[in-house]
Amino acid sequence: MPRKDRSKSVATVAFPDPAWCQRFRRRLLTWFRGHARDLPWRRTRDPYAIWVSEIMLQQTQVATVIDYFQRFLDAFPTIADLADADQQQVLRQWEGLGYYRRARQMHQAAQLIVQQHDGRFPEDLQAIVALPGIGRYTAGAIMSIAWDVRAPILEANTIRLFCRLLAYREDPTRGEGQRILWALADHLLPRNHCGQFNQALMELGSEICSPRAPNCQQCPVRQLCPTRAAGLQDQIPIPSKKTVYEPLLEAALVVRRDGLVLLRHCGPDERWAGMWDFPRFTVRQPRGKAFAAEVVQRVAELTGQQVEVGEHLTTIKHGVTRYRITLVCHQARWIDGTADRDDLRWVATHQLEQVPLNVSSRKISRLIIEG
DNA sequence: AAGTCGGGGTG
DNA sequence: CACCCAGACTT
Repeated sequence: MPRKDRSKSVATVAFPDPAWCQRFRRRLLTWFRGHARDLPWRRTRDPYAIWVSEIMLQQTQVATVIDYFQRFLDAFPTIADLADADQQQVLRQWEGLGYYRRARQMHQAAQLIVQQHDGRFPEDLQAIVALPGIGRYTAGAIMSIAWDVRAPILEANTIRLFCRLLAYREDPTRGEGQRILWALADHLLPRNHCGQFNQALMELGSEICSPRAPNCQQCPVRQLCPTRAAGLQDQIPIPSKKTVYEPLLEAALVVRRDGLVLLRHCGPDERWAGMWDFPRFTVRQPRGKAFAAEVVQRVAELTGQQVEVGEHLTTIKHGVTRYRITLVCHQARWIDGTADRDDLRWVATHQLEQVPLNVSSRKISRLIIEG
């Protein structure tokens, strides 16, 4: 149990004393040497590669990122390559990852680094945080992992881990909780091996101190954990408030003609800006004749074109983005020829990979082929 | 402080 | 289906 040490505490929460911290660091680092997963971004100290991995890993799970990381570095091996690339090329490497603003901001940041830092990733904290898409966590991660700078981090895994190490029963996502946990991150961080230590914290949170049913038997710091001692693993951390979403029903049309598929370019102020999407709109009915009639009318309103709507085929996603969206994909055949709009384009099926889509190419090709 | 981005994985 | 994920940014 952490003893009270008021001089090193924030607000009313007692931080662990020096002896506790020493044991914690030693056990964590020893455990990490034997249990660290072999992840691609752990095989390099190149700040650019680590930067790429950290941006991709923002709100995205490790298993999802691995393939994207390799392909992205193959496509853009250096900061200069990324800066020189066309934005559509960058988005194409990102398609299916989500949070596409990350890709646009990293592209922009690469150009800033070329212009302002001679193409070398800046080593100064102020300069790093000034780059678009890099906040306090990402800056700390890059600096500690690439150069072993003593910079703390706080993210999903370590928030949960720290809540349990402090038996913290307030909402850790609120301002007070964030202030306390950032202070703890700094309090625990040793002078040396900061990159290993920060990664070990995340690894422990991810692999052992999981949200539900943490594997305390395998935990290297189980004797140091007040939450385990009290048996409160399923109550700490408490769930944070969640946004309530409006239900919204959208239809996406797979409109085909002579081996071509109709796509629409999303404008700068709408969802999936800069990406290509199937013609899509909100509907009231999820299926049936009423749905078909509604689709025909909506297409006519939006494009001035007439389509025939067949039977519904596939549900490609349920529950996306800021609204709850039930997405129903229908087959249609264009009657009046190519639309007279520059945001609509017929694309050959085998050329789909040349434009960035808002879902992964794998899912699209499956949809087209099966359709 | 709350809302926005968002596809994919997990139980 | 509900919940979660190596967060940052805008309002």
